[in-house]
Amino acid sequence: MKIDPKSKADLSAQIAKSIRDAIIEGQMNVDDRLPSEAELADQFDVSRPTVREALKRLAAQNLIRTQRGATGGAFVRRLSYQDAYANHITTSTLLLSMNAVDFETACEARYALERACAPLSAERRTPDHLATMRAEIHRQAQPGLSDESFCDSDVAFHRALVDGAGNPVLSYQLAGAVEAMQPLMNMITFTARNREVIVGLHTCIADAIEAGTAQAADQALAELTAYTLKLGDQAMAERAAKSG
Amino acid sequence: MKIDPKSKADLSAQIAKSIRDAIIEGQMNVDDRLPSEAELADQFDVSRPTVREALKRLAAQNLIRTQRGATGGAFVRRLSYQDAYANHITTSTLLLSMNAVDFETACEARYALERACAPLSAERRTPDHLATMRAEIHRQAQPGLSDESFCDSDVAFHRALVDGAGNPVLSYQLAGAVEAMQPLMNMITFTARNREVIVGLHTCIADAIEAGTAQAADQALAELTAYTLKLGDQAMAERAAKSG
DNA sequence: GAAATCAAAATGTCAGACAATTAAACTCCG
DNA sequence: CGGAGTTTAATTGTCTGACATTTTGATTTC
Repeated sequence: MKIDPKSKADLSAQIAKSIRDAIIEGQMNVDDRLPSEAELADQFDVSRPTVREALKRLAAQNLIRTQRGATGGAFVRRLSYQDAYANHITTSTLLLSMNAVDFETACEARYALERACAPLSAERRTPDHLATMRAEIHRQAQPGLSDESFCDSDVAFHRALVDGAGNPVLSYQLAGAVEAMQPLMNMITFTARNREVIVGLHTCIADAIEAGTAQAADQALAELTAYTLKLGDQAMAERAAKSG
Repeated sequence: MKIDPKSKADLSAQIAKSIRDAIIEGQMNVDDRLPSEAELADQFDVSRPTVREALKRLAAQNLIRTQRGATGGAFVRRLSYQDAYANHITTSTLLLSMNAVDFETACEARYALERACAPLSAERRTPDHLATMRAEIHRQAQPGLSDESFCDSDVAFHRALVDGAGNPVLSYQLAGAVEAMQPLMNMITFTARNREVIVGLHTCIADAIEAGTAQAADQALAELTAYTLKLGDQAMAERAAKSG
């Protein structure tokens, strides 16, 4: 592992990249120990603080973990789905909020991806997934539920639907789209009538998933897409009216 | 912004989290300047190196950029799609390689997501997207193309298909699934016969996208899924035979 | 032989210094 | 008065050296 002396980028960034590449390309395996900070400083011919900055960069990406003590050091970390989820959701949320992705685009993406999962979920969902979906529908029908709790439940419902496909890669990809949209969904005020419609469609979806009829699920999801878009438009219009 | 004196986590991690939260919750906006390292050190009552480690963590997540000089400092960065893509792809690739996601799961996820895009792409693709797809098909048919180049072209083709949907959120989500699978695809040896079939299906897809017939595209993608799975199985079997 | 102690290795943190970079303020001359 | 060059100040980037803390393993002692 060497760094380019001509590059004018930060040394810590170069060192981090060098180590990161070594990990990604499989030169280092999970739980392998990196050389100590002092040794790395020697190897790269920099000071220990610089090495430390590089290691903190890697730690921020969940690529390594550090451990103090005699047998301590920095170890290559097994990237967990949980870490990756969290990271993905944070990034997706920031992307949506910072780049002003409009509601329509986010909504379209979310439901397009969900519809991709539905047929698989109809085929493979476990009773657990189904029970979660039913429980969330029941929760959504409770009167007096706050808009925020309703959104939370909505996320949980759709998450169960996606997880039902039994494909962790799909679940991972979808988590970003579904959860990142929550802040946008939170801007919508759900009237009793709105909730009734949504609960109805959720019930249709759950029924279809239970019966294994993919096409019915797809149909209900399409309707839900259209309805959500309509609600979003209304919310945006109200916002514009207030601020204008 | 304050940190918990009782927490036994690294100070730099706590400080990074504190600043990150401030950014995510909108207390700081794009291009806002953070206090200087010296000021942050004062505020959090730590030394400058510790603050620097915290800032490097944030820089690793593309949340800030730093600039030297008189009017320099750390600034909240607008997260670009490009950065997010790169990050997403790295994470997805690591997840697949570290967690031993099997070929079948990755493949299923990829094509499920692509099929979600196809109808939108059939409706909205620009001539540019179509031209890219045709060009990549042409490249794939060249004799003497290396397996790696064939895979690259495959990625480019599918990327054009996805981008044709004109939804950056979808493109972002899909980039992870499509590109992260490349290392797995690279393990497959593509015979001339294999390539012929794939080019044929790609042509079907491009034709369908051009004609705006979503169902035909979906059909071709389904066939491509099955065929890719078959090739993957063969490659795995060969591997097992060799190593066993 | 077991418990207590000590030494060693590693990360975590600090203080102070200097280098490099950049923009603004200032000076000087035409 | 104006512009070009110079100085200055602010800020990040890096280094050196030190000490604190944590953990393990060896050593000592009873």
